[in-house]
Amino acid sequence: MQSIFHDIYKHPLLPEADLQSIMHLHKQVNFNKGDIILKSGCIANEYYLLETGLVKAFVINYNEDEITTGFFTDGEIIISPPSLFQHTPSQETLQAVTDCVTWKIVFEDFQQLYHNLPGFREWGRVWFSQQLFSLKQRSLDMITETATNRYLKLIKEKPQVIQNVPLKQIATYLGVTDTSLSRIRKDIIKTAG
Amino acid sequence: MQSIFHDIYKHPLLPEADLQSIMHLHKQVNFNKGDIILKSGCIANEYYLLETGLVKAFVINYNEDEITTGFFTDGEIIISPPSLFQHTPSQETLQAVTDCVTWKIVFEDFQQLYHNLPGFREWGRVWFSQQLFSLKQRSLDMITETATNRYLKLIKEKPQVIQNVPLKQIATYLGVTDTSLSRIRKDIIKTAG
DNA sequence: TTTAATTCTTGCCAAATGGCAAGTTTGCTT
DNA sequence: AAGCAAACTTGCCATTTGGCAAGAATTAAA
Repeated sequence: MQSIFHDIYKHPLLPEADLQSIMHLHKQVNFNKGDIILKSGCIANEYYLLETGLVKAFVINYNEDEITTGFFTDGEIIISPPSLFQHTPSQETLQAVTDCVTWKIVFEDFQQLYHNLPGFREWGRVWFSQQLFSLKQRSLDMITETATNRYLKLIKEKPQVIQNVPLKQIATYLGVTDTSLSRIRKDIIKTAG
Repeated sequence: MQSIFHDIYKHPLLPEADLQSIMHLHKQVNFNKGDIILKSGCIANEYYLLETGLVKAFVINYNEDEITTGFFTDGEIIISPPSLFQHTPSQETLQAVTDCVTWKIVFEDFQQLYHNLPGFREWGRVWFSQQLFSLKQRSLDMITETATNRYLKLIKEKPQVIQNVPLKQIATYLGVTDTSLSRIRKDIIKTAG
């Protein structure tokens, strides 16, 4: 059986028996398009494995504008690590872009696993490292890649985003205006086919 | 006694006794200005607490240009988490900008602490969360803040950098050319003083 | 101290992006 | 199906940033 749990909690030191314990602490939770999963200012007490659907993260700047800060696609964990692990108000809001099927685990249960299963905390550390790598890569891309390349990369890595998220919100994620992104899109079509 | 260890390994669940164990697994290592601490392509097997000094991280792009990806200042941990925790070749090179006094701990010893001291792994998780927060903030700044503001922020947060790092390397970190940063600097002087 | 190399500044012009507003398309609601 | 609102495109022009190259300033070396 290949499940979302096997996909996400994948680590050489996590035996199948442990995986069963882990699975049993997750409860299915479904979200509808537009639902707020974590509100800015609130303190997270859980995270969610995203089985199907698309979720966005955003912040509101001083000018009341919404700035998209990330996307979660299926097979990823919907979470605000600083809020959950430092018990601080979340900076970001997490919102379902489409209907979502997720599996929720609360902090207390996570904590049990973390301290009781060595393989689980090994997995956790790898997960954190991967997150850091991705974020570092994103910062680097903001510096070294053109807006066009960043858009192409997003298409490649998360095509669901282009299908489901308004251009304006994609634009803030890429760091350009919606006007520019519209032109970028046009140029790509002209160039590539 | 207020030491670098107390500063860095600060967590409510880390008693003084544990801190002593932790301290004993660190060995002092000094670097000279220009020394390579971790070379791109190599796999890290340790990290370093930076007591005094300044370290930079950089990558080389397709065009042989050096792109600065980060700075480590005193009280921070010099590390490439993906390389150390996933045993993969480092993307970044870490290099001493000034002479440095550091305290080194190797992976094997870290591993002992991580699995034997619950407070230590609690600390580790918080550390990771903070790193993620900082990096997320940096990505956001790249989008929402002007180059001028990013420069002012760097002055405020890590003034040592401005004193010790060539303008060109600061420029790649901020995502502008050295020409532009030079002009930004001029405007700041004109405006503020 | 003199030379040489690096670092930094500046002028000129090109290229990229932004801001605004009008117009078009799309999709939803009644 | 008609009307409406949201999403997207496009033209015009201003602003920002980049690229190049020359020159000034600083630093290090001989």
